[in-house]
Amino acid sequence: MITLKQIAQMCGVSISTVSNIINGKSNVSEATKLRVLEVIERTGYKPNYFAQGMRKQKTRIIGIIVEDLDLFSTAPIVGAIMAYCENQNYRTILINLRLYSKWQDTWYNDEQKLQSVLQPSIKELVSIKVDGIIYVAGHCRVINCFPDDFKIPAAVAYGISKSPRFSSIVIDDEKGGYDATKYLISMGHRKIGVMAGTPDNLHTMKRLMGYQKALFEEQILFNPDLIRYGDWMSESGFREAGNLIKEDITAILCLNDLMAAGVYNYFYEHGIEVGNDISLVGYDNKEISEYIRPALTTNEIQLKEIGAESAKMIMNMMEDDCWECSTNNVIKVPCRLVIRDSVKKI
Amino acid sequence: MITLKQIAQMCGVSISTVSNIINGKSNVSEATKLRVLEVIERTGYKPNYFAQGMRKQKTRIIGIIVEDLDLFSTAPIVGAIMAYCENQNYRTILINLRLYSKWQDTWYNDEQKLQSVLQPSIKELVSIKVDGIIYVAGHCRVINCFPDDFKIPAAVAYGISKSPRFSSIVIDDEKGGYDATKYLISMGHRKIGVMAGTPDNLHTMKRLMGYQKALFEEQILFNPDLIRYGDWMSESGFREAGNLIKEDITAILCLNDLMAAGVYNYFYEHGIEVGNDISLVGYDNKEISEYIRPALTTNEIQLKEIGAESAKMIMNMMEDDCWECSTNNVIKVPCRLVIRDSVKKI
DNA sequence: TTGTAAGCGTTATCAA
DNA sequence: TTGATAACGCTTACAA
Repeated sequence: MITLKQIAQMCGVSISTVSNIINGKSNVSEATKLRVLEVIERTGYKPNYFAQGMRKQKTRIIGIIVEDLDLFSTAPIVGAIMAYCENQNYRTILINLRLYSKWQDTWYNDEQKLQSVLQPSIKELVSIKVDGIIYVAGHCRVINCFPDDFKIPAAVAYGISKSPRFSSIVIDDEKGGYDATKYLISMGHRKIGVMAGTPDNLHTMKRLMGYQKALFEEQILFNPDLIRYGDWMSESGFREAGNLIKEDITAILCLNDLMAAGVYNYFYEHGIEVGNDISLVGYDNKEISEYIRPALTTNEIQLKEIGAESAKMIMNMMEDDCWECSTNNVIKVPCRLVIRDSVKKI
Repeated sequence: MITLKQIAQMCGVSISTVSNIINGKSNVSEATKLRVLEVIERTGYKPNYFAQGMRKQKTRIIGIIVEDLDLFSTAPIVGAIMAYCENQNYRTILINLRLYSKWQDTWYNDEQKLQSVLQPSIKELVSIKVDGIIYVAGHCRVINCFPDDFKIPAAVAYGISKSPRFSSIVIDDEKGGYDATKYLISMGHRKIGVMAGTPDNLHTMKRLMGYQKALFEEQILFNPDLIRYGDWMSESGFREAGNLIKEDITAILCLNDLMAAGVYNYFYEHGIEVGNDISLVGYDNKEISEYIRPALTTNEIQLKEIGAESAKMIMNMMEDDCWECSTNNVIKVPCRLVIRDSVKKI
């Protein structure tokens, strides 16, 4: 490992001169500058990261904590954060909590499990002296990530910070539910069932609010019998499809693509033709929505937008000397309805 | 930021005593140990990362360089590497080259583009003094990652290192092609077409070799007319399905699931029933293979295995003082045939 | 059992 | 324009 000192010796100058050259200070003669630069180039010298980080107060590093990298939503968000940071000449450090790998779904209501891995990770990022932290949740909910007196700019992507001092970047589920329902109504549907996710889930609740708002605007009475709850997995869609169809509906709003696929399977087995006998809209725009038949009209979650927005947010906080005084805000990234072949105009 | 010095002052002892306690040295009295530990706990002290890294020679950090985090294969591999490292009490640093985000497919044959981002990343990891580096490729090919005289233990996951000094962990494509073909033959098929990927691709070539080997073992003559080449995207499967079916085959081995989905679409539009009129096997076991109808029999790529194996490999190298003398090896992780409903026994 | 002091590779301050 | 030196927070050899 070549060091500043060695460069200085090779050039016959002092280490501070070399340091000044590297850091673009103007108090160096052109001649020595050229000479030193040549040696640096030739030796492939790179400043030692730890020494630099120790001496400077700012590291130009953004810490990213993800609940689980394997979740379908995480990698695109992280990719977008990294793209933004790279662009702004910031480095990133990724910490993968691996919540799902470790505990599957059992950590979900267990605040202690989460904190037991989250706190050491935050401490670690603090000890690295990162300039900002972005927490990337696996699904939307209120999360106690950062204490109220946390000193580092931070934000929560795809989740909502419990502490009001930190910003949250989420998808606009209410608008998503609203848009999808409006679309179905515009296609002539008035009796619209909902294949919902778990009842206490924020995605479920918000999307249902949007559904209800759209119905209200069109003077359609909300009927709770048309709502069925599942667990986001395709099996639950399959299971509830039969109950749903009994209600004399012409369309179903599925709150994710996987359950929509389950509904497809039920209808397929019962000789009901999706896109003809019944219309379906999904949510997520996962790859399967493009390949099941008929291709599923669905609401795309703009994960890259969420990542980019959260990175932008954290950069703003870091530039703002008074970020601690400003109020939190929840940024809502809209979803995008992708029209395919699963909805029939009636 | 609380420091060792402050802890020492609060306890009325010297910093070396505190340091010794933290690092589990035995030359400290129980009384002071308890007292100091209490203060450390109360203050939430964490050693400064940079200072520690600078002082010690080993950092217990593994660097992970990925070609693009957004590729479907990358996150599971990385997740498994991180799991293994966490288990061994190693940290990881992830560098995302974002090759696809930046250049889509144009970097593929452009060594210069790759090196222009790879070299600075490697330099960075060297300057961080990581103990080992794992390069995670986006698809299998020979890659010039690390120079022959590279001093740090390194390995290539999902790709093959050009330098013979570093190990490579890849999937066993030949066996995968062989197994799938054997399975089709066991189901009574003897005229088996292949929907291949790009011709010069290692995955394509190896899987075809396996296909050929299986045919040979069953005394079936290899017929090049039964091989069609695509570009891994579903459109190319759709395009070539018509040509393939003309050849009077009873089954098609698709070299990935996306092209299989394209083939499905063609047959669907032409009233040919997959799983009955024609049998299909895919490759990858992507989520879609479970949801297209009939569910696709396919070869699962064990990405987590690849990640775990590469982490294990690098740990072995790090423990081996003589890793530089040992010869390289290519570890082949087998694929796993997932039987579903797309193959009919005839 | 505890403390002193050197040193890791930088950057910043100040003097030459 | 250049260089000596202190400091960042830690570990470790050695002294007390």
